[in-house]
Amino acid sequence: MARFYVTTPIYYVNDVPHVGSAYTTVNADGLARWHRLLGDDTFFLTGTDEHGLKIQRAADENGLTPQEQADQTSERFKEAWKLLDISYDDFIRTTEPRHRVAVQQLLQEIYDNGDIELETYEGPYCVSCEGYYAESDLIDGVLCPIHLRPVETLSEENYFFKLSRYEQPLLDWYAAHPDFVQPDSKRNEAIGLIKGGLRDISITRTSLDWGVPVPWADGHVFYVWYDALINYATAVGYGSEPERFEQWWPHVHHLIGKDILRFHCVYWPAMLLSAGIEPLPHINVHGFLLVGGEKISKSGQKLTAITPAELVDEFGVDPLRYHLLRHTPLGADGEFSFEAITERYNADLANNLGNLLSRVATVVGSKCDGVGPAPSPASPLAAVAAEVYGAVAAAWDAISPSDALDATWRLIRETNAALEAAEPWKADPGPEVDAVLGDALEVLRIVSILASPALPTAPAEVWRRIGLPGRPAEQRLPHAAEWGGYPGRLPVEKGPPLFPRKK
RNA sequence: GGCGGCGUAGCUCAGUUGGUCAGAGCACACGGCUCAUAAUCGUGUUGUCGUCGGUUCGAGUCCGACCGCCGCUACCA
Repeated sequence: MARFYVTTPIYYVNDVPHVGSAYTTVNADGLARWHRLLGDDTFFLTGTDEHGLKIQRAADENGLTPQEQADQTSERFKEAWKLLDISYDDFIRTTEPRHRVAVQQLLQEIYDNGDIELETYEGPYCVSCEGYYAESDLIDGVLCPIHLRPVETLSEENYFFKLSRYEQPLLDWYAAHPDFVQPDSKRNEAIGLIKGGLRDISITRTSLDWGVPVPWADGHVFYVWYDALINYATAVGYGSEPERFEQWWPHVHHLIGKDILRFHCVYWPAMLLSAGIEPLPHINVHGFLLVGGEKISKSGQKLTAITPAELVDEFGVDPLRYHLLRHTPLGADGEFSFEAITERYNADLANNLGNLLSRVATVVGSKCDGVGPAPSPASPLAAVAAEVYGAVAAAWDAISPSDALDATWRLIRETNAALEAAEPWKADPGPEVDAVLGDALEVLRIVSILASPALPTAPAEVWRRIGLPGRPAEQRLPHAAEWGGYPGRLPVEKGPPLFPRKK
């Protein structure tokens, strides 16, 4: 059986969910749902990243323990994903014991291979921040950029990962695996980073204890990023269930935003190579959603601080998900706006899909006594449906949800045109009217399945209204997309508009 | 500064290895229809494919320069 393992980044719990994290997560969810339709054994992972100085500091400010701080914010992510109907199979938290075990084992592996060495780190340190700065970040070369107080030079013994040894191995892997990092523009960026030269990286800290302890050295904890990356391995059994890990790891796909490209496309693969874990994951890098050209942020003004919950209130879960998947192709940055989501909603959901259901249900009511007829095997729409299925499958395979939805809506448009040509509402009841209405019902059946990865709710309602038992998400492709699946002689219910027009 | 990315119709974007590549959807205009959520169907307008050169029989599609925008340069998708 085919397997598919998809991950989102684990979100850092110093922030609450915003539209950007929703964007990544909804895309991952769409992919997971698509693969479940294919009947693949699918594993969808998301979670939260909970170690590090920022968390410890936030906890101190709030009078909480770091764990309590992490518990609270982690819960916010779970709530957000519930609201968005995110069908994750596992929600990992880096403070869980299973993760500690995996981190210690993986990094011990690297240590044993000789790729981790103790070195002295020396640099400008701000006591108030309890952290080091790069010389270039200092104000006037001597002041902490946050506290505007003089920094002092401190040195600390840290363990370093010998990343510099992996320049060539990484370049070799990139050369041998053209689809390692997608899209190509991001792949080139990653290769550029590597060719620019890799420095060894500090992976432990002694100045704080909110982290995974280094097994071979008391007083050291792993630096948050190197513990975080390992979550993808932890969740499928690294360190605890070797056979499970072997099964899933070859099928892993990471979805990430461009801000963490360096970590995922350079550091993480190098760590895996060092630990002897192959193959390397597939990585798909997407851009940012911008509001008015600006990056979304929780601290921005009202527009950029828009939350997923507000959008769900305004548009509903399905329309928000549809817009996120359809509007901004994975890869480059995209613009997010109320105008755009409203346009999408009206044009695609209300006018095309929703209205198709309405008009078909009405005519079935008047010409067929409300009993849906079967489609005709020779319908011209059968060929369109077959073509569309091919395009949809290819698009999901290429991790292009927007193309998959675009193709699906082509079928809806063709069906509206076919109805227009046949004008069943003018004709007398009979085989010809039955055929064209049956075809339209068949399209609604197929579209319900093909749209279900994006829309978790509405397609099930379409399915029910055209009299089908079960749910679209329970169907199995490609068989379920073959023309002729609508059996006919089923009660068709009109019901209220599926997506009432906005404004 | 270094490295990298982007610039195609009003908007969001497609455009494999150079030769119906000047496109799709939305928006807009006109016409049709009235089953349908003022929905739908048909037709159509807009672009010197950032600029200037070059390679070529032929270039959004390759090369160079330039202009504009942006990203990364060690911890926010």
